Amino acid sequence: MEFAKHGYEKASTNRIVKEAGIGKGMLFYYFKSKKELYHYLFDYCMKFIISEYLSKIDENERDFIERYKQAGQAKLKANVKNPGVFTFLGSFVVNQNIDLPEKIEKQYKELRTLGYSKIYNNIDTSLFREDVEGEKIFKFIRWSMEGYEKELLQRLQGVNLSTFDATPYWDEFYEYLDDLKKIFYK
Amino acid sequence: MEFAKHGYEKASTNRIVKEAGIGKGMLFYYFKSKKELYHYLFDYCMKFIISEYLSKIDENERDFIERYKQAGQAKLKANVKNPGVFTFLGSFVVNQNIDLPEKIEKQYKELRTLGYSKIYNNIDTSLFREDVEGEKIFKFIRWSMEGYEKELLQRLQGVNLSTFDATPYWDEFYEYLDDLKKIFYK
Amino acid sequence: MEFAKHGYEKASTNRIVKEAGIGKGMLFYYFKSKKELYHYLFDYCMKFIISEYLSKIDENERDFIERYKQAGQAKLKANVKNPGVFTFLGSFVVNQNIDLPEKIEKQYKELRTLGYSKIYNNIDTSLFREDVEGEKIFKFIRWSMEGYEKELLQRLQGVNLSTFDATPYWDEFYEYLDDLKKIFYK
Amino acid sequence: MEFAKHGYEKASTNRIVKEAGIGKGMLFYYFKSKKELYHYLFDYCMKFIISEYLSKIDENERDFIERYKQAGQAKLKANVKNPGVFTFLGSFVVNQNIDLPEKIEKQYKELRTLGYSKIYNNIDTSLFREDVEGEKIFKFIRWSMEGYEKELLQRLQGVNLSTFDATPYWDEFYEYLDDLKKIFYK
DNA sequence: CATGAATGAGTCTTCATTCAT
DNA sequence: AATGAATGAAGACTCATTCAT
Repeated sequence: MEFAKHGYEKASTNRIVKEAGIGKGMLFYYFKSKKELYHYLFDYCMKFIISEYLSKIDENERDFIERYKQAGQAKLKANVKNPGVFTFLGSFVVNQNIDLPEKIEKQYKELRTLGYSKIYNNIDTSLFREDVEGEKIFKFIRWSMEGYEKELLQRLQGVNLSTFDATPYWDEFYEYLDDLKKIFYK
Repeated sequence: MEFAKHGYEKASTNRIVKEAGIGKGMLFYYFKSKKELYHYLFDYCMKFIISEYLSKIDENERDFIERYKQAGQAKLKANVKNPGVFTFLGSFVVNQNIDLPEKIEKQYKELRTLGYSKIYNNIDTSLFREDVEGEKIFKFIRWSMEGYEKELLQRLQGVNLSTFDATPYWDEFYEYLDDLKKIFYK
Repeated sequence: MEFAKHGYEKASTNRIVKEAGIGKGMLFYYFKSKKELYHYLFDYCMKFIISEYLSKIDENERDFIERYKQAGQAKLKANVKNPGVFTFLGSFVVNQNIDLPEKIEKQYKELRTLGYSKIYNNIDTSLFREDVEGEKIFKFIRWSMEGYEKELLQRLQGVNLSTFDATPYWDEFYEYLDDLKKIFYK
Repeated sequence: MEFAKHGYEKASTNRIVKEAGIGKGMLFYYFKSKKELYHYLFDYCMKFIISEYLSKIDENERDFIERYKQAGQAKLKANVKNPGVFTFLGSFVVNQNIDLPEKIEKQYKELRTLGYSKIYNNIDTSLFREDVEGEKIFKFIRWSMEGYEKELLQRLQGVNLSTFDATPYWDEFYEYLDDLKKIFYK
């Protein structure tokens, strides 16, 4: 998608319109401005992430790492279903200069809160080792998994995901999870 | 600085020039093009990072976390001395579409290599716990520290660094390091 | 027209646009660059000259001066129909630094060749006096006519051609032609 | 010289200054503006042409073609002594948009008048054939010689004039003059 | 006299946005 | 609803001219 690829500023309405196969006027008939289109997409992506990713995470799973495993699987499925959504929302962190309207800004914060709660709520911290503060163990695990995720994305850059056997990557992922258990659990 | 804030494309020479308090022509008198200015800054930042950050890291310290502690301290000092340098180079990861000339591209790769070796070379892995692969322990520690660093930056956003008592933050940092030792060392 | 008046470099898109009564963007909507506009005009003028001038010259007329007479009449009509075309193409000789694309460069050479052949092909040189080389007589006649043409243009500078009785000028032209016959023919 | 090569508009003071080996300020110390430099050069060239070219033409020579022969020789010598002068003044015809100050404009007209008189004054028209108006014969001869000159210049383009044997070209020139005599004289 | 860093109006070009059709 | 021609503000860049040194 144009915004994710080029960022907000460099995304050209011309290219957007051509890619979408519609006339230029149509874009502004529906959206009134480039910014509004951006807002619309932002909104759409947030809704998609909630329905296709966050709501799939089972809060009854009280084991933190198992929960993260679920989350990873759900994320991947969502990404396959609509690639670009995560990239788009991720690119927002960079294009911070864009001023979202109050409403969407609020939704975004709610999304982040929801994401956090989906990951952290109702976790059985009694599984964690006791010589380190639980709060910190949360963070270490999260940072480790985020680090792994980022590294993986870099390794996969340029790979055609449609003709691609993900199994070995999942195996690796599970290995990392096991190690994390070994390290941070009792 | 303009580039770090807005990325390459949106950085406007008009704004740069106004912020720098110079006439419009001057920029092009010295740099001939916006791209050349970018390259110059890139080069400058790399040199700054080598001399003010990487070269301060003592490779004789064989304890990985102690080394990282050193690195953290050096990084902070460099950042106070010239804030924006790390932000600028960091922003490059995002603006990847900019084509650096061969020479600078090469220097950048060397910088990354140097950074890695400064952190990983001559580490005494015998200190690590043995039930997890050493390579992974490296990664977990690194991801954790990077995660902490990023979180800290977000917390400090908008704080005036010149009139600012960093001591409590250092204490917190050291606490994290102690925990990491507890977790990943024998 | 702007290019003919000011040459390529000084022709300002601002002026072009204002004179044409269109918005600034429109120029680049159609032509993408100033150079492309120049090429387009160049191409257009060449085609115009071929269809409105050169193709009107009857190569079956074997009398050199009669042929030139025809050419002069055709040229004038073309000039009235679209003044500026000859001026524009003429100005190119001066603005030689402009790099035409291969294709147009080739067409231009073909135009010159065609022009020459339209004037010189199938001429009955047996009409020429014999004490001077035929090749030179060609040249003398051509230079004379070109000189006359140029002088005439200078005399007519600033005259409104639409409300203008050309008859006396034609008479003068024919007189010159008669003299040339007297001089260069047997 | 810069102006002759690039025309007035494209002649860059930077290039002028570099070529002249002086600092940029010096140009404006002496001339106050680019235009004034142009005017100075214009004036200088006119004076040069008068002293090195026109004043060499002997008005006592009453044979028109012989006079032109003299003129040609003088022109060449002047051109060798200071190449570029004729080119510069010639280029003015093209850059007509430059507004010369009254004074220089007047001088230029005087120069043209002087040139004409040097060529046409005190000519023995009784040498001309009588079946064509003398005035026209003047013109035909002039146009022919101008045409020849221009053609020659084109043929010599890019030739290094310092290591160059002009003799054959003079021979050719004289041949043309002989033919002109044959044609236009009794 | 001499320099060249500094200026800012002007140049070509792009692009979000509007509007007649 | 739908199109794409038209607009003009803004962007990168140039260059004659000025001025502190």
